[in-house]
Amino acid sequence: MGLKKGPWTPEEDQILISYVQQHGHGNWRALPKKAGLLRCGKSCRLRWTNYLRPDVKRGNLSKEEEETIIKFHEMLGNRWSVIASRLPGRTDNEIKNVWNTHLKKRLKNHQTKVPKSDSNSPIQSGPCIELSSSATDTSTTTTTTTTTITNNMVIKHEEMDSLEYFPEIDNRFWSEELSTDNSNMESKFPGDTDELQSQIISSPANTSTDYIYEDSDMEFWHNLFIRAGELLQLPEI
DNA sequence: AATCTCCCCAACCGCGATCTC
DNA sequence: GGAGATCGCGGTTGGGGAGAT
Repeated sequence: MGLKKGPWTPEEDQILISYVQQHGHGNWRALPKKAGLLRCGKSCRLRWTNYLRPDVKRGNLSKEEEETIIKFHEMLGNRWSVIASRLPGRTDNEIKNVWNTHLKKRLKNHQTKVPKSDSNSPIQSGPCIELSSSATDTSTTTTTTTTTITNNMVIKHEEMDSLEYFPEIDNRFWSEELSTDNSNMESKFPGDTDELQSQIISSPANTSTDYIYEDSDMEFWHNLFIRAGELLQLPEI
């Protein structure tokens, strides 16, 4: 009702910046009225989080940032906010736009140019995610993809399709409490050596918080996500 | 120079999740 | 525990710039 839509003017930006700097944003819905803006709270929040926030990084994404997006998108799908949390100064909206306008096309082109090496092999093309180089005993490798992951702990772009490879992610992954009981990791890492299992289970990020997972798939994803973040040297969430 | 087409990205929309009373 | 308010996420849109015709 009488609220303005469309692009923000520099004057509106300045009003919003000044207000948030002085009072914090508090209740977004009440903010525009208090600040004297003819915008809805939602529009103010979006403008602030995606553009005006002082820690928003401007300019093109670096190659490393793009690679990080590709890797996490491979693991997480369109969970833009989660991916953004791994890229300081980048917003979910920006990452979503970059993905839809550049990276998706680039990957599509790349995949059409790089044919799968062996259509009979369970190992097919996909992005490169190196989880660990500490391979140990591979003698127990079987045809199951899970075993292949854990015995080698290396997933290579040219060698596999990780969407077939990983257990299906459960929505509860993002909200459930977890346990320190690592026994169910055994089912995900059959035939693994105790040494390798302990490497994964006792990663630094995993020891800082007590979690309880209801099933092994969720715990698998938790550990994988954290381990990948460590190896990519990304900041903690 | 005018018009058209394509592309990018800021902003909007709808909806589920969470919070507050 | 329920209802309304608010927040935050992901999908989509459309204005405007750049290049092509």
